[in-house]
Amino acid sequence: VMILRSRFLDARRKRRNFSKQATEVLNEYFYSHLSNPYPSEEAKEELAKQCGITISQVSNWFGNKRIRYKKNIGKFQEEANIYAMKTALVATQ
Amino acid sequence: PKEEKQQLDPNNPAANWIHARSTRKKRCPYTKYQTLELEKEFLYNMYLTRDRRYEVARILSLTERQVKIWFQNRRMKMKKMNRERNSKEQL
DNA sequence: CGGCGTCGTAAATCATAGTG
DNA sequence: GCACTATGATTTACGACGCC
Repeated sequence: VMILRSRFLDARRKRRNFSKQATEVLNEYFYSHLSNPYPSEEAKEELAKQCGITISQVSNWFGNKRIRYKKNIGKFQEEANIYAMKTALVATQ
Repeated sequence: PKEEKQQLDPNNPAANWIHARSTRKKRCPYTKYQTLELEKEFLYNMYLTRDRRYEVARILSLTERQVKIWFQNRRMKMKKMNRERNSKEQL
């Protein structure tokens, strides 16, 4: 019984990467809130809606992003610059 | 306008949000057996009495604290699963 | 006051998707 | 196909705060 159950639960690990646009939205939020990348419940709802994913998935994404960014800031420097420039451009418009 | 705040930390992007408890015990995955027994106990009842907690901990070679936290986490997991289930049935 | 409850998270790990 | 990395999800372990 438990084996069947665990197989059923493991099926949830089947996943697809988020769309490029969704990742774009999440990264924009992350890098424009780098001093405090912890979206409120309301912000998570908005991001989820924009990305077409669930709130849990938004939470997972930020959890993974924060720890992976922190673990290797250098690796994300280029990405950080791209999104910093992007938001700077938006600000000047 | 008001974008000067962003510039305060170009190279030091506010590593303020780095918690990291040095004294925290490293996560150690439980064995299949431990997990299976914990799930059985959870099926029996979602909340542990003190005596059951002591027994389960003894049998599985876990601390009572670990068993307590496992049940707390398991309840949160169930809650999340129910939430997802409900939102799906609404479609 | 103490102890167990939930909530949100860190960090490690898992499992698969994606890429060269 | 295969090895390796990227990425989304799940699993332990707490801190913060609440209730009784």
